[in-house]
This record gives sequence, C-alpha cells and structure tokens, in this order.
Amino acid sequence: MSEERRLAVLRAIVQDYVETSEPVGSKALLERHHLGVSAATVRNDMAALEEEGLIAAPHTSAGRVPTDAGYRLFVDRLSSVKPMSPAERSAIAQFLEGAVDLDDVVARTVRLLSSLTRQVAVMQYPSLTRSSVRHIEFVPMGATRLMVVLIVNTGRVEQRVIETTHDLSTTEGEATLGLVRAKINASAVGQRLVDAAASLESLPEEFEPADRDLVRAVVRSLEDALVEEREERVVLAGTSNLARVGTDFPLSIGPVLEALEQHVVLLKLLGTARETSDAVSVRIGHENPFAGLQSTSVVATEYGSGSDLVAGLGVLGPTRMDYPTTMASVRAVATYVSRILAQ
Amino acid sequence: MSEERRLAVLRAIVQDYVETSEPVGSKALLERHHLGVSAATVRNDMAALEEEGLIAAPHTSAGRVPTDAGYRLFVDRLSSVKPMSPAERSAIAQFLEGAVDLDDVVARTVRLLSSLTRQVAVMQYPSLTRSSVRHIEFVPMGATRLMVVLIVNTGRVEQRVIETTHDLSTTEGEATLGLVRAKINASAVGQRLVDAAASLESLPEEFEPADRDLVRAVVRSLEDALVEEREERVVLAGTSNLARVGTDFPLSIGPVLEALEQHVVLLKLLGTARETSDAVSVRIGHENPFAGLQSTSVVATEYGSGSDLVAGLGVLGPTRMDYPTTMASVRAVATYVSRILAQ
DNA sequence: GCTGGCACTCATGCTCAGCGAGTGCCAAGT
DNA sequence: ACTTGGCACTCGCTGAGCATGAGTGCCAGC
Repeated sequence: MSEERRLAVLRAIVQDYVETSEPVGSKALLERHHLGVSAATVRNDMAALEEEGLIAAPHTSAGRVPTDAGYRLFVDRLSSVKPMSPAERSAIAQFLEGAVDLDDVVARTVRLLSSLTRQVAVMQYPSLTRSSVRHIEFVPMGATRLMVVLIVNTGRVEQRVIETTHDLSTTEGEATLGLVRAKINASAVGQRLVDAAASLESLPEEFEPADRDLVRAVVRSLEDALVEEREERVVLAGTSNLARVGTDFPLSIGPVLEALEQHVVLLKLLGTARETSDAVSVRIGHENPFAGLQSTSVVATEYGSGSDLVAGLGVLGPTRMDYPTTMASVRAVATYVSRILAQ
Repeated sequence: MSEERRLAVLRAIVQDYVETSEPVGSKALLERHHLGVSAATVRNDMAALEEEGLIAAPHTSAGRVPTDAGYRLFVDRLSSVKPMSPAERSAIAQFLEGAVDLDDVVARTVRLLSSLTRQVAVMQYPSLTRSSVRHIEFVPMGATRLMVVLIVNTGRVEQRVIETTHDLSTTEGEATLGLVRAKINASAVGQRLVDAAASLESLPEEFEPADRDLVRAVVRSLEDALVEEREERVVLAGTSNLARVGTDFPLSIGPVLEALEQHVVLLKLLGTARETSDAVSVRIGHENPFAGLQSTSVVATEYGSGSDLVAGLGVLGPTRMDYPTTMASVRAVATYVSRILAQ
C-alpha cells in the first residue's frame, strides 16, 4: 500500500468534495480521476486514511469527507498556491488603482477580495504602530481649547482636543504655539509612532517653565493618540456569501455572524495569522480558537509596503473551501494593495 | 358586525402572531384574549379581514397571518408607541454617556439599538451637509505637495492632498500659505458646509495673480471635501439577529445580507424615512422599494441636536416585528444620541 | 347579528417498503 | 505483499399511505 497513492487519494477526495460538496465515494472518485487502480484498492486506502483521522464518513454507507486534519495535510503538502492569470492580476491592479483615498483603498480591497473568493473578506486598517509620524498640527479652538492633529504617513489622521490654561488667542500665545509646533515636529516627524512617543517624553524640559504644563498636556494627548488602537479597525465585505446556497453551514450562520461582529475576534485572527512564517497563513476549523468559527477556515496574510508590514487581511469561509485558489487571491490582493499603499 | 371589534381582532392577531410566530386561529385567539364573543364570530370577522386584504391564510385549515397591509393598519391605528421605563431610559443614557469620541458614539448607538430591539441596527454618520466648518488647516508635505485638512464642528475631519507649482518650503512660500490660511478661515469658519463652498468660490480673486492658481487648487480640493459624501457612511450592528431562531426567514437571509452591504441602499432607506412627517417612520415589507428587503420592515427616524437634524438611524427586521416596542426603542435612542451630540 | 354545530380541507407526522450508493471483508489472482 | 472482483450488508433517502387535528366555511337557530 503505497503512501504516495494514499495521499493522491486524499488529494482527490478534497478536490472532489470541495467541488461537489457531497461526500465522495470510491466509485465516484475513480470516474473523475484516473488513479490507475480499482475501486477496492481505493476503498482500502480510504479505510487507512480514516484510521489516520484524515477523512471521516458522515454515516455508514456514505462517502468520505475530509476532516480538519485532512484539509491541513492537503494545504501543507498536497497543494500549491494556484498562480493567477495575467488577466486577473491586471484586473485586480486596475480596480485598486481607482481608489481615491485610504478609506477607499480599504473598501475596494475587501470588496474585491470577497468577490474574487466568493467568501467573507476581512481587512485590518493599516496599523499606526508600525507607521511613522508625518506631521503634527495645532488648531486653537477658542481661547483655551486646542485641537491636536496627528497626521500619519499612511494618510490616517488622529485628533484630540485639550483644555489649556494658556490664552492662545493672544499674539504671545500664538508665538508659543508656533514654537511648540516646531519643536514637536522636529523631534517626532519621521519616527515610528512608538519611537515618537518615547522621544516626546522629555520634551517639556526644553521649554520655559511657564510653558511646560501646556507642552505636557500636548505631549500627553499625543501619546494617547500615538498608542490609540483606533487603527485596529476592521472592515469586512461579502457577508452574504455565508448564506449562499451550496455552502455547507447555513444552519449555523448565527454564531459566525456574531463572531464577525466582534472585531476584536477578527483582529486576533488576523494578528495570529501574521505570526506564522508562511506568506499566507491558513487556519482550519478547530484550529481556530473561537467558538462559532469552528467550522470555518481563515486564510490570511499581512500586507504593507516593503519591509514595513502594517496589518493583516484575509478571508473567512467554510472549511470546505478551495484553498489553493483562495490562497492565491489573498496573496495577490495583499501584494497589490501593498503596492498601492507604498505610493 | 361591528367595525370596532373587527379591528380588535386584527390587533389580537398581530399581537399573537408576533409573539408566537405561528398562524393564529380563531380558537387560540379566544383563549388569549377575552373578546366576549364566540369562535364563530371571530371566524366571520376573520373572513371579512381577509376579504379586505389585511390578513391571509398560508393555506386552508391554517390560522391567519397579517399581511403587510394588516401591519400597516396596526401601526397606524391600532397601536401606540410603548413608553419606556425610567430604568431603561437611564440605562440608555448611561451607556451612551461613556462614549469618548464621535466614532464611539456611533458604535455604541448601533450596538445599543440592536441589543434593545434584537434586530439589525443601522445608523448613518452625522451628516456634514448640515454641519459647519470649524477650521481649515494646511500641512506642507515636501516642497510641492500640500495637505488640506478640513475640520467640521461634529468632530469629523476630511483631508486632501494636492500638488502645487509653488515651492512651499521657502520662507516666502510659508508666508503665502499663512495668508491663504487666514483668508480662507476667515471666510469659511462657522459657515454651513454648503454655504462655505459658495463663499470660497470667489476667493482666488482676492489674491495676487501669482498666487491665484495655488488658491484655486486649494479651493477646488476644499469644495470637493465639502460636498464629499463620505459622511454618508453607514454603520450597522446585530446582523446575527437575522439568523436568530424564531425568525421567520432564515431561508432568504442571503438577499437581506446583500442589501445590508450596499450602503447606498441603507442610506436611501434612512433618507426616505426622514421625509415622512412622523417622528418615527415605519416601512413595511413591500412598501420597501428594494428587492431582497420585501419581507423586512424598517423602523427609522432622524436624530441630531435641536433643530439641526443631521442624519437617520433605525432598525431593520422581519415584518413580523413588535412594532410598538421597536418604535419606542428607536425613538428613545435617537433622543439620547441627539442629546449627546449636542454637547 | 351572534352562536353552536357539522362537514370538509389540508398540513403534519408517522410508519413502511424499496432503492441505491457505498462500505467492509474475503478469497483469488499477480 | 498488494491488488482485485465479488458479495453481503448498512443505512440514509424517497415516496406512498394513513391517521390526526387544527382550523375553516357555512348553515340553521336564537
């Protein structure tokens, strides 16, 4: 009983099951793949695969269905990411080129990804934590209120309003503000957000004692904005794919929808995905730590410009999923969105 | 056959059906409401109601179910918005008080509304069109690129990057920029967005011919930002309620999810809702112009501070819905969120 | 105009048998 | 030591047949 053929059988089962969504039997398998052996042999192999926990039969006298472990083996050893056609690639590029701003890039990306994969697409907003400060601006609002605006190189903007004891409407106040603006920008612009927070820390001491509390308030609000996890926003699209006919689990759609609403869960999914060494990470069924997502798989990867990987994106769908194609789409979209963001 | 009693029967049918989600028959009706008449009488009334198109029987020998028209009559004439208890009111207020910024207010509101009504909650972002300009700021990005930042009194920020032929890194460039900043702010701050766009129109002429093209570019980008429909963003929560057991239509969830993803559709729903004179508008089943939402009802209203009604919010659920309570929740949440935003 | 009574209609749920896909195992072949 | 054809067996699925009962429509009487 050759190990090799047994794996070929597993591969065939996964492929057929993904396509037909029906348990696949020995006979049906022979018709669709020329394995060069008889049905009985295939049956023996299947029995062995079942023994190993790679496939399972929903009930006696039904075909076999891959288990999570079976999909895992398939993804790891039996498939390769399906390359995309030049036509597809250029369609992706073109669609993303049309974006007018960051929000639009994100919106287009999720829509694109969900329609490519016909699955739920999830995308994390470009994370501030690895981005850098482009500019910091102050906008007086009345005599004693000051709006602090932080502009990040990804195009994201954070703002905070603080109360101050200084009167900023006087010429003197304006001058102070100009000085603060200059110094703060000098020490923060170009730095990564985390580093910027650190280097602002000691800044108040460089000012006249009279101005220090103003500067301290400003620095405090900036630190707040710098570590603010707002960028950990997540956008999704293609939820209706969950209800698509042909999908296995329109029964248990509820828990999945619930999980999708808890953005923290999604962020964690995308986050842990990024920890893996592979370019595209796949998390199958029960590998997934969240109840409600136990019969779904997550295919995710990180994106971002060059060495500056900033966030994650991916898709979520039933474990019965066309992994090679899905992985290809996720990878391609991540590549192109990274390219766009680099500009 | 008294008209009055017939309507009482309709009311009873709606109430029972909403509660049990099963077609209600004459007998069951008598058990749960003391109408003071016999089953046969109720049957006669039911026949009449069916004749009028207010109720329908899924099949012979099943109970009756309200039609869209039946619900409509119920909402218009047979029910009153159920007042909320002080405890509920204060819970709502308290939950919304905790919000830290505009995004948080919106996020909390939808979550609150969906959990109160156990339905899908939809909320439009506070609209810019009725808001006013608080400040306009320019941030040079390199020698020939300029970021224009528009800050609106709702706390929302819009930014645009433009290319210019001026060299802004010189002292002279900075001076020009300062002048432009001052003039533009002088003429736009405090104005409603639409008015601001108009008053900026003629501004370039007030500048030296050499600076006019810069000013024109700035004005153009501002006009773009001012009319930008970004604020027409919509946020939803509680999608998983669609899959809740006990809901009628987990069958046709797909089209509904699709409609929910098309934010344009939702905006239109909220928009038309605001046209009605009633405080809370109800759109039942087929009254709804969108395919896919033909078996859902939308309960919506507008919110905003004082006379400055800025946007819409509401919930979407099956036509078989507890209208009085839902309407009460929508109204209460709208009231409180308006109050919060007024601050 | 209300009521009780009665015949009628169907959806629902049940059992039961037949079908067929699919399996497991065995004995024979290579 | 594998592979193969054969064969008995399992069991989900389907559809027919039947009983049940909720619910109706109608009618005659109050």
